Amino acid sequence: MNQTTKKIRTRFAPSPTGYVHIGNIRTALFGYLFAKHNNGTFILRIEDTDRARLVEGAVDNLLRVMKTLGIVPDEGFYLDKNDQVKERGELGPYLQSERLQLYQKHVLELIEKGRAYYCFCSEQRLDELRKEQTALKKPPMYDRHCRNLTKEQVQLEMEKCRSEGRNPVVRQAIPEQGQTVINDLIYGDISYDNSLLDDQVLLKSDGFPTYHLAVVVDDHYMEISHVTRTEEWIPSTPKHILLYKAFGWEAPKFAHMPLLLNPDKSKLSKRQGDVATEDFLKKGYLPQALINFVAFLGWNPKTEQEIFTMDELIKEFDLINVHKSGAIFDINKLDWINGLYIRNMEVGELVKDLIPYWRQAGVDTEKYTEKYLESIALLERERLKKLSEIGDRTHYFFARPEYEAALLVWKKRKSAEASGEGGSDAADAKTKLTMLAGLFETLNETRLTKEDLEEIIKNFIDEHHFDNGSVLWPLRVALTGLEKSPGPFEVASTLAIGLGKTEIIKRLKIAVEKL
RNA sequence: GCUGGUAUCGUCUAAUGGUUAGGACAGAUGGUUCUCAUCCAUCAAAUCGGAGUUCGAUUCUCCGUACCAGUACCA
Repeated sequence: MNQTTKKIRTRFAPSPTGYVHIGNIRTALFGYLFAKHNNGTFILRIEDTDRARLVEGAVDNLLRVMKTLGIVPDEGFYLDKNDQVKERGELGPYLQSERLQLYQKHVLELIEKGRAYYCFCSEQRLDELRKEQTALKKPPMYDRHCRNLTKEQVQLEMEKCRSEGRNPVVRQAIPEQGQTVINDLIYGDISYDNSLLDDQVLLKSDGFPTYHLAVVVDDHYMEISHVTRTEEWIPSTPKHILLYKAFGWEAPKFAHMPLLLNPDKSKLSKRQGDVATEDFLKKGYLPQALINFVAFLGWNPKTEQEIFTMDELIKEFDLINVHKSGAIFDINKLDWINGLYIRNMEVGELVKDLIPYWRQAGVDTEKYTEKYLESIALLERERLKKLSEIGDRTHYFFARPEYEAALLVWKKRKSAEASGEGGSDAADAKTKLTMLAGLFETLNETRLTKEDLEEIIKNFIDEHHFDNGSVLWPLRVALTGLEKSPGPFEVASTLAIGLGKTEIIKRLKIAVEKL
């Protein structure tokens, strides 16, 4: 019966001003999920109308991040197999700076219809006006000084303006009376008195449109069915609706989404922590974990399931379940989800992802076998919250640690404990390590497997009626240089992984010497 | 200031005109363990305030309050 319903088309329309804000990714994701859920089209349009804020390489970076995260546009810009920026779709160009004539044409149309007008006011006048108004505690608004100029006056001002080397701007002529209502899919009906709306600049003096004009023209011609964007745009939506009316176009549906917030509940910003998506990726947050986490900020499937693949999200996502109130970006929960995803990774895959981080930590991964790296990864897998932690956690497998300071700290602490409640002191540790070194000397290199070592050490402890801790702790410190948690794990595994008999004995001897 | 929006554990959230207001993260405790982590179990933790409607309100209405956003030739 719903054959006539229009195809769902959503867009993500960022400005190429540098890094990719994680809030933008959430916005993009919701638009993407909504489109995909409805077999619709997701479009990427670049809004580069602010020449002053353009950043070289921003589009490239954006597309790379999106591709990594699996948010791939059907139309507009995307990255091809070779990571080259490409554009596709029938309704382009999808770069606003290439659509200037279209905007200018439409501005002229509005002027003709009396829904827009030239404004010749200087920035100084505007500044002073604003100052006066705020001093009087009035809402700062353009006073419509140029709104009712006659044709002749416009002509005159135009000449004057040009002779000074300036260009006028074009402002939207907001109706003086009436109300404009937004029927928002998430927030419901919101109405604004037209008298409170500012005569917004539509075309800047540099000939570029402002967001307000460009977004309306583009969304119309790109046949956007649902405008998905954040809450901060609600106040300008009535102006957009008025523009649609002025053009005689049908407005799309609006779905505003709640903001992502700092811990202090202000709009999520760089000042208060990480917001750049590429930084999260660099730190070793997995794309799918990031997506999963961000999907739950402002949306909920209303079941108790919390872990979703992208496909599952597409299946479950609905604008109806999007909230109205902002969500604080809680890094703790991200860490948990990321850890969970890491734990669920297959080792080979994990090693592949880990290699860049090992390299970053100065490990020449080429020198080691896949198997060696895998056994190390396996040992730390359930402890990792971020991939970037791997270097610090496993450095002693690749080089003998500089751990003399650690040994001393440990020695001091042990002595203190010993004087307290009869624990074993450093001298005791020294004895045991010496014994162990002797024991390892007798071992056949081929017996250095985890299982065998576990048995050997266990037998050693039982034979001498030692405490586990009084043997295993010194052993761990001696081998890894990690004198307390957070740190090592099964000592036997550490030994077995491949330090080799010679290196093990060497480290034990160093420890004995220093204790 | 003006306009608009929002309000459930510290955080993300579920539910309901009658419930012990549920789950997850974080926190605490216990178990497992040579430490950490994992895993399991347990505990603690919330309906912003006031009126009204109602037999009954956290839920509906109104009024407050707090917070947030917008208020550019930025998006």
